[in-house]
Order: sequence, then structure tokens, then C-alpha cells
Amino acid sequence: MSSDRAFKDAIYEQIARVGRAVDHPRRLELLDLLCQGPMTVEQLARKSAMSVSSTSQHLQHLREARLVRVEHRGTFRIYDLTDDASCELFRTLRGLAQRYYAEMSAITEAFLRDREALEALDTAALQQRLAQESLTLLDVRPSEEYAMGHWPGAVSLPVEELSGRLAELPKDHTIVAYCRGPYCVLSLHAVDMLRKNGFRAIRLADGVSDWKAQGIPVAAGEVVS
Amino acid sequence: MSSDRAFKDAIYEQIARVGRAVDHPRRLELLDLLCQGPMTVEQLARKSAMSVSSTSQHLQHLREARLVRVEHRGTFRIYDLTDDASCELFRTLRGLAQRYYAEMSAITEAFLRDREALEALDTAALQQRLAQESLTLLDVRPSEEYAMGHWPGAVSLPVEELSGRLAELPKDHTIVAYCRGPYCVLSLHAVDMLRKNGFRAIRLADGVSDWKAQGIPVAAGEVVS
DNA sequence: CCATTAATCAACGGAATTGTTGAATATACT
DNA sequence: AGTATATTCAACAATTCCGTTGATTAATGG
Repeated sequence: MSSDRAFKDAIYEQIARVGRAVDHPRRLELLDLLCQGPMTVEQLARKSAMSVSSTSQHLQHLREARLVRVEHRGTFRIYDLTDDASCELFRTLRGLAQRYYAEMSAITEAFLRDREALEALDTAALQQRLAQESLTLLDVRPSEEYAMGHWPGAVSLPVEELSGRLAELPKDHTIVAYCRGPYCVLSLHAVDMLRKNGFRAIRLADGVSDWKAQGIPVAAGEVVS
Repeated sequence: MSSDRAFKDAIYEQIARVGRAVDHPRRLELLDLLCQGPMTVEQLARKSAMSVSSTSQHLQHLREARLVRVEHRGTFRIYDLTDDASCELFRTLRGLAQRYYAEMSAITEAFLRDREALEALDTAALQQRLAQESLTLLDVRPSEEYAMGHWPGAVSLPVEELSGRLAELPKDHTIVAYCRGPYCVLSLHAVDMLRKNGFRAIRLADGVSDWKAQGIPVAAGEVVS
């Protein structure tokens, strides 16, 4: 049957639509960012250090594959994940890269070693320590990302504002800083600055989407100052 | 910090290695086939109707991404999945395509409607019927795939041999035929032929890797005739 | 209705990917 | 050694994909 072949081709072609959407590093970065919450093209472009035009084009690839969708609001277009499955896809791919490629840990370890910041907590370790001692949880992402979802009880303090607001933080117990996930550098810089100013601080490796995947509830809402 | 950017680029580049491996329909077909068990290049080429050379090159892409590995045996090279995570990746992508693309079901339904074969059991429905009535489970894949893993109690009868061995099958109860998964056409042709010859027959949509993912035990071993 | 802002579109050269063809390699058999 | 088989490699043109640039569309506000 010659149409068997046509059927198979059509099916695998559809599956490849998903693959093609995630075959480019920049698109994966955009997907990672969108796991934090909906954003405009300009926000995504700024956070990923790409041109707006290029960002727009990559977003259209992601849209073709239905991993993201757009909502028009005034002259803005707000991009968002179609649903949690898109974020899960990103986590699956990231997990495979961690599992299969020695390069992943080599790159990370070289980067962290240069900054003398190898240690980090994971979610389980955090929960354990939370039960034993008093910790301050610091969300160092931009405040709009905090508003879209954050660890219950965490305080928002974007890393750019950190140097000017050190006085707000406690010196008497450990500060745990987190950002977008294991490969996001914001918490790294936060911990660095905190330690240089005499605070006890440590990084949390996981981010919001990782907690969600582990069934940990996530709080949403405006920044409380 | 300019090296932050270099770090991010390196990380997303690694994740994109996975995506690039699965951005081509033919590579997805090869991955699907390898979910049935290890095979040589020539076997994969024949089953996917590709040239040996092209198959070899695609396999090297999959190998670069560590989704598959090779074992040399004589002049043969036996390709195999690195581990179950590779098969899970394929199932994840297939699941997303089913979930997001109306085209997937449109293609399938048009194809099945032409063959008057819309009905199929899933794993749960099969188990339910197995508890109530006597069924014959027929594995219509090539016998080497049966040997690598099959439903416990299933009988191997490759679809090419079916027409010559109809006498071996029972007329008094329903025959359930399965093959590689929901988009494999072997069981479709088997059911078609069985019905034309007066048997009661129905297709099972899921394949070996789907049962494994659901925690259903899979039997392995030679063909019993 | 004009100016502004946000985003997309169109087009360009340059780079990477694809399938085909035929040659090269590597192992096994005689 | 010499032949046969299984697979990979090399080179080719054809196609697709990439980022940049600058123009275009669309909604808002004066």
C-alpha cells in the first residue's frame, strides 16, 4: 500500500513540528523564560539579549508548534505557554541533557568554580532546613516574575536593587536566594554580593517550574515590601 | 559580566542538542523503531524504507545526541537506545503532537475511515476484556521484534505470514492484533485480512513501549510456534 | 489626523542540513 | 591473500534556516 507511506510521513512530520521548535538554543531560552510567566516580546528580547525582530521570529516558530500562544492587549502582544505541557517539554529536554551530556556538568562546574560558588540547595534540602531553622527566602528575579508565581513566604528583591537594599536583610540567619532555575545566574550574583557584605547566604538550585513539577504549591500576587 | 552570556549560550546549546536530534521526521521514525528493540543499520533502513546511507547518517545524528548507542558485532553494528529515557522522549513528543495538533487526529481519522477501521482498544480496555472473556492476542510485528519484548501470552504471527497461517487461529473467539503503537499500520492490515476471512478481530492501539510506560510487565524470548 | 510605540514582515547574504552517489573502510569467510 | 558484506565517509547540488536591516502594520494618545 503506497498510502501507508504517506500516512507515516504525515504523522512523523507532525511529531517533528515539536522537535523543530526546540532545536535552537535561543528558542529554548525563550521557552525557559516563558516558564516564569507570560511576557511581551520586548521583555523577552531584553531578558534574552536578542533583538526584538529576532525574538519575534523565534516566537513565531514556537507558536507554529503551538508551544506558546499570543494574547493581544493594546499595542502589546503577550506571549504565554499554551499549557504546562510546554514547560514540561523544556524540563524533559533539560533533564536529558543533564543525564546524557558530560559537557553540561563540566560547563556548570567550571563556571561555578570560577565564582567559588559550588554549593547549592535543592528543594528537598531547603524543606528540611526550613523545618529546623529560621531562613529568609529571597526571590531575586525581576518583580513581575515574582508576581506571576513564587515560593510561599519568599521576599521579592530583584538582584539589580540588591546593593541598595541590603539594610532590609537580616544578619542573624541564613538567606536562601533563588531565581529561574539551576542554570540561571541571578541567584549566583545575589549570593556573591550578600557574602561580600557579611551575610550568610546560599543559592537554591530549583525554580518555580521545578517546584510545580514536584507538586509544591506556588504563591502568586503582587510584591509585598 | 560578559561570561554570563557565554555560560547561558553553552547551556542552551547543550539542551538544543537533544532538540536537533528529533527535529527530523526520519529520525523520529528511527527512534520509534528502536523503541521496539536493538537493530542493525540494514534492518532499520528496510523498515523505514530509507537508503542504508541515509539511515546511517541519521543514526549518527541520534548518536551525537546520545539518544542511541552502537555495539559492534562482526561486520554488523547494532544500534540501541541509550536507555528508557530516549524512548520516553519520543513518547513525550508524540504526546504533545497529539495534544496540540488537530492535524494529528485529522490525518489518522481520514486514514482509518478509508479502511473502515476506526475502532481500537487501548490497554485498559484490553485488560478489562481479558478478565471477562477468552481472547487471542496476536503480535503481528516481525518475529525479531516479538523476541525483544511482547505482551505476556501473545502469539507471534508476522503480518507477512498471516495469509498462509490463518488455519492456526481460532474462529470461536475474538482476536486482538497489535504492532508497534498507535500509528503503526501492521495491525490494521492484520485485522483487515482477518475480518475478510471470517474472523472476529480488533486492533490494539498501544505498543510495547506504551505498556512499559504504564508499568505493565513485558515478556521477552524466542517465538513459540 | 499625525506622532509614537510595539511588533511583524520582507529581503538579503551567509551558514548549516539534506539526500544521493560512489568510493573507502573494516570485518569475516574461504 | 582475495572476495563478500555491512557500514561509513566524502563530495555534490538543492534546500532550508539564521540574524540583520529597514520598511510596514496596528493600536494608542494628543
